[in-house]
Amino acid sequence: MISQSNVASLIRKLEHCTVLSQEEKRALENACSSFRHLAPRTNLVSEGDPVQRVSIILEGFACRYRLQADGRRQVVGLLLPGDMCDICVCILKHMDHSIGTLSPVLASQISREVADSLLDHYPRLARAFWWSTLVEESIAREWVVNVGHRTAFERMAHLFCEIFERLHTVGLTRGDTCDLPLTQAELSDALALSAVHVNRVLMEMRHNQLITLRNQQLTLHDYQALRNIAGFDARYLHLDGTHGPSFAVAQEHTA
Amino acid sequence: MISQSNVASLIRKLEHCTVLSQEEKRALENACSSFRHLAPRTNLVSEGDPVQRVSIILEGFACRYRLQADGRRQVVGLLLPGDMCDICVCILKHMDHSIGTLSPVLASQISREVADSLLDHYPRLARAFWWSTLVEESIAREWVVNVGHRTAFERMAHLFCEIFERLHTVGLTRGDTCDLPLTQAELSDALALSAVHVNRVLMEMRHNQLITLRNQQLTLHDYQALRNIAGFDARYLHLDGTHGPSFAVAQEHTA
DNA sequence: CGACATTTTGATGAAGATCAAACTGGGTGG
DNA sequence: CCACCCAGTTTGATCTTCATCAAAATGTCG
Repeated sequence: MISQSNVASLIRKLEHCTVLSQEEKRALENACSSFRHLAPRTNLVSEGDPVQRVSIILEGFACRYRLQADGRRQVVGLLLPGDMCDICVCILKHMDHSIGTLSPVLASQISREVADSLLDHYPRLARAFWWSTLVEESIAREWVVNVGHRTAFERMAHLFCEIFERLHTVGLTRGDTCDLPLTQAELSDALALSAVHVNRVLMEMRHNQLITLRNQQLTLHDYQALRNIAGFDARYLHLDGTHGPSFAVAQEHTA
Repeated sequence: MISQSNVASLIRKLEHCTVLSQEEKRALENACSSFRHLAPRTNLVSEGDPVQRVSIILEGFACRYRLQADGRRQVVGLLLPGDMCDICVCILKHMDHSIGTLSPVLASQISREVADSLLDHYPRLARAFWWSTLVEESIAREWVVNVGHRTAFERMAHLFCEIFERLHTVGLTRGDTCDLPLTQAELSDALALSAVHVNRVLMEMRHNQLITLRNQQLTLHDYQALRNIAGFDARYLHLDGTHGPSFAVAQEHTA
């Protein structure tokens, strides 16, 4: 049996779309009762696979990525606790990208049948799931902007803001710090930069007292400054409904 | 009254997901009976707007874009005939990007109520609509790869392949040529390049006898070569079901 | 024709890639 | 417990791609 806390991030995230009843939450917990542990750097799904089930990240970091002909890879999105992997299952015939873990990951596995019945019985859940795919789409677009129009420094600042904000949403930040279990090479795949350059930018950020990144812990010493540099506008994350995290954090800092 | 041909691209596109009955097609045509003409470079929707209706592009080119603080804009997706603008309507509270026309556009307008009833009465249509949003998401991810990991030349080749392929899908290519009503400046917004550099790459492509682009007509003289250069793999467009256009075009060329 | 947008060309500069090598630290096996 | 190894990080030097600035050429439309 899985403890309630593991599904907590998922519920917490979905409630940014709509409030869920006790019954809906229980249904979610039941659906997530089957799960598996994955080592870092293993594939959850591979490009081209016909997909059979929905996975939900309960703990750890994963990413969506596409491999290039030359062997380089582009990470096209991060998956954090509470994020769903392949809702497309029901509709698309094959995966257009791979999903791999970055850190150790705990992921629930929902079979297609269970997923279908969940959506049929709880329209509000269906709506919340759809909402989460739309948010992901919005994030993908923001990544186009990020990679296309921002300097390395801005780009990295933006990624850090996004990660922090998203983790804050599901209650996984402590003060101004959060997990960041990525190597610099992995960061470079996500930012479309060389690993060497990622290193240099990191050094500069540290030198400017903007962040510390050590033992896979990222702390943002001046979130406001970072957001200004990045041109980070959290609206693309569509967290309108409830307590805006960036606001809350901004407050913490002024306090 | 609008002629059937205007909705043809939409139907043709959706049928890449699932076959539609006569009744479903008629319902679509009815829903699209209200429409408007838009001049080039006018906004269909603006970032931040609360959206009230779904629009469908029947003729012409439009794009999704985000404006940067410095005034530059990043086009984050193209909208071609048959594409829908704001299905997110029902779920998200505001638009996270703007939609603007590039050429003169004919767009249908479907009110929220009509859209809702359409989705309620015709589950297969609902499924096809969802499919089309997932394809858009896949395209957005491909754009991240494009802007992140490809050289200017490859990037432009890739965009041309995508446009040609998508237009082919809805029957809007003639042999190896199609419309491309974008200025070089607009291309540069989509490719995250400077307008000057777009010009130089275009010149080079012409010099290599790969394309002609004149009077807003693009013709691909060697589609296969272009695809190789771009590393273009049409699978991300999810056109599996039916007649694969790239295949058909490849055939034309060998003939 | 004349105003204006767009395309084309040239010259220079900057951001970041690439190559190479040294350094760090944790883990393993002898 | 030490020597070693390996993955990851850091630093330096050089080279490429593309941005930027500026100006000329071309085209379009009233």
